[in-house]
Amino acid sequence: MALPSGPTAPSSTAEAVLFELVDDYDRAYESAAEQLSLTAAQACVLGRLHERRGMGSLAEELGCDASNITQLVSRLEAVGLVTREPDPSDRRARLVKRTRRGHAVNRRFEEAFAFGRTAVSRLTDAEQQQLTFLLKKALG
Amino acid sequence: MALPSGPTAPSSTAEAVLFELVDDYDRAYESAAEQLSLTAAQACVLGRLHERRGMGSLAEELGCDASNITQLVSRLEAVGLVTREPDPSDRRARLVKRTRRGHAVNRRFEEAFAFGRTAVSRLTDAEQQQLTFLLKKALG
DNA sequence: TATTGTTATACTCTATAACTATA
DNA sequence: TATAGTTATAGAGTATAACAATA
Repeated sequence: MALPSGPTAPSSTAEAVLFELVDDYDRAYESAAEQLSLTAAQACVLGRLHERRGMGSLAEELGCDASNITQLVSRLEAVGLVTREPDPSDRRARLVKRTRRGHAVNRRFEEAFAFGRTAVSRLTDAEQQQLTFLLKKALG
Repeated sequence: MALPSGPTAPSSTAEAVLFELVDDYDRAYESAAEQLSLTAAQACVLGRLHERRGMGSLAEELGCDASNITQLVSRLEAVGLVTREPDPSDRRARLVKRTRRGHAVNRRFEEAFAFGRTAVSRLTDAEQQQLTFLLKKALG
């Protein structure tokens, strides 16, 4: 199930279109990950490794438990997409970073996950600015 | 991890705001379900039972395997939120429907999941119409 | 023979609790 | 004593394959 789907909403309100957007977005994310033999969670972690960083920092950003990150990073390491190295400044800590293949796979994932790009590209520049404004306001 | 998160996007573009929206939406959905001791998938199934319907129909709508629906419905049945009854017109099939408690819990879920309502309510009527137009266009 | 749904199985995500090593 | 990360474990989502009952 690619969902979280929302409650059954009337078909043409802003709320309903919002739901459709989220649903499509989530499915596209899952699908792009699958094309690269990744799960959504793995693609997500890989995408956050722009620079070398600690496990705790990842857990905090992703809002999940540290033990979860341990497992996800272990899987990514097992398939050669990331490495863990000791943190010279704190011997308890470990720094995760992408391997060369990890970089390549992440790049291909970003290409495959075209949902946001494609959606935005259907709008004119002025419309994109409007949309940004409206969504920011809606998010409070 | 409440995510699917998107690739690291520039901070203020339409694409970035889109990502933020999806992320917030998904987390809010998860959180609302949790308040009712449901998982997101369970809340999702429960929400699709406006009327009595077959397992296969659910699987198709949710885009997942039938065996998955079997398990989810079994859990909901085990906690008394849905029942399965034989389909009089096809003895292979079974019809799922909410119990009274299932209705009540679903109603409380929809109240708890205020994300879409709240977001839309921050916009004027004209802005809501604009947003609907822009999102529909962006979705193609 | 095809279809509806279930069961068995396996993999992944996720959290909690207990643990190790270090600060 | 507190913190970074791991391990063990358990519950849940998900799919595949094999199966039963019915069409």
